Amino acid sequence: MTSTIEKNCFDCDKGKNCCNMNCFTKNETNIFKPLTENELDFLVSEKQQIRYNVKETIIKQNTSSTFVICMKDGLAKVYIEGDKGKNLIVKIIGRGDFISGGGLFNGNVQHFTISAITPVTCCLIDASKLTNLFAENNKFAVELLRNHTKQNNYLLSKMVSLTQKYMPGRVAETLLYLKNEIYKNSKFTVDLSRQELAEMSNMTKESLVRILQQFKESNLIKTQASEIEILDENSLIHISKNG
Amino acid sequence: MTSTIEKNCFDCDKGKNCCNMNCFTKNETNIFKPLTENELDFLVSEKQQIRYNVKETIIKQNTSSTFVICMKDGLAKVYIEGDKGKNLIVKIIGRGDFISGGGLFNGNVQHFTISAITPVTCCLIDASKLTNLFAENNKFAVELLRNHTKQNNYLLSKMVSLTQKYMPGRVAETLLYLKNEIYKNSKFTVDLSRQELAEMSNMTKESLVRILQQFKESNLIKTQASEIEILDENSLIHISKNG
DNA sequence: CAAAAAAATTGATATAAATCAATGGCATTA
DNA sequence: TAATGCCATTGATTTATATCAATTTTTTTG
Repeated sequence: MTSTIEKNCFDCDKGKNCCNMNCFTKNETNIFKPLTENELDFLVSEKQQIRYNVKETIIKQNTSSTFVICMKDGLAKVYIEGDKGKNLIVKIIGRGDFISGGGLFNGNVQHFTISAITPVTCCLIDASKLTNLFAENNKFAVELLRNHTKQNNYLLSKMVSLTQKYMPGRVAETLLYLKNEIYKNSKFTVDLSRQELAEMSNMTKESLVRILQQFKESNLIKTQASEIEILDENSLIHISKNG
Repeated sequence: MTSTIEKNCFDCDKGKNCCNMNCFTKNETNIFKPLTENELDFLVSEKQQIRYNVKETIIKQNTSSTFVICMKDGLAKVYIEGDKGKNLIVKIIGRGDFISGGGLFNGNVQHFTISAITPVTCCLIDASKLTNLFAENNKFAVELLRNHTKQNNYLLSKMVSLTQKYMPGRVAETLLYLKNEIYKNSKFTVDLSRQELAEMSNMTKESLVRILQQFKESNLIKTQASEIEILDENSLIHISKNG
């Protein structure tokens, strides 16, 4: 259950397999795109590449740290630990995603917890390195800002969903999110428990199960333990837009 | 009801009364703080200073525009127009607040509506000007990023409140927000209707009224039409933390 | 592989909050 | 000053969803 620190990993320095120019292919959109090879080398020097096992915590809410995360492999959930032990899963992150725990240039206190839902490989980069690059490459600053703006807009729309839609709409939305953003396939095996799916949809696990059951009875989906197949996407889209 | 465009306003060019060095006093924290006088002059050249009357729209959700807003005077509500005509007021902005409608470096489409709840004076600055400054002054880029990070964290905590707290907790929070962030006084006259207070707290106006009534009966607040006085702040804090 | 633990499912009941409907108060204007 | 209209308030009822409790299924482990 301990994570593996690979400060001097073999395949890392020569760029085959970590956060540098060759780490992501050209067509993968990534926050580091505007950087030159030199700039990227500077950014990732001294970084730590770490492996996390399932359920391990990568960033812990309310603690202090100065690194930002670049996901290389695996999936992790980003969630807020509410007051009464109630969690709210904000989103799932995967390969290529860049994320700061909410403390970026703002006190370094993490505002949410990130933990692995599959084995995760990611790079921890010190946030101070980002600032230095702004002087050399202002497109990078713009890219970071765009990243934040997107995140902002995402949170706004999620906030509206969670507060203004009925449960079936929220579950439909969660299912479509998993299909389109995470697994990119109509049939997928979720790495999340029903409890966690409920935490994404802001309801109890019992309610989530009941709605999945309804969707099954209406032939919108097929489920077999943790395997979910979306049969009637159009109807789900309709329900998510509500209705 | 029409807004006044003051392209060549008298007191604007010589810096007495608009978004330049002398517009905000030193101790007012503002996004433009890291800029030199020259940089600020560049930023605000060609800007438009505009007056809006109560209820006028400053930024309209789903429209396209390339300006960012710097509030000089008055109060405005930032809200999302949901699907079924249901609004969600995200926050109130006032003097010194800097805000982009969610389209900054990201397609220019506005993701929320901003409208005046008191007469508003603000400056509209073209977003493209921001980019140019990043090269000269990377502290400014950091400042913008900090601004976005804060906004992000605010949205996260608001999301948790709206989804995990009971109505009295949400109303208490709204009242404390108005006291601490907007009117900075225990006794204030709200520029918002009960309907709008409800839209801040994610409930119907009827529910909001009932809870205000309860707070009154418990001697936590005193209300007289649109005047609200907070009598027992500690109890409200306790209720907002829930309870 | 059996036993134990954890997670998922189903049903019955309770409740927070919305909706519907009516009344009351205050401000604007004719 | 009476009339009009908007906003605020109060009450009765409905409903979406949580909670509680029991059972079944799946996963883990000795």
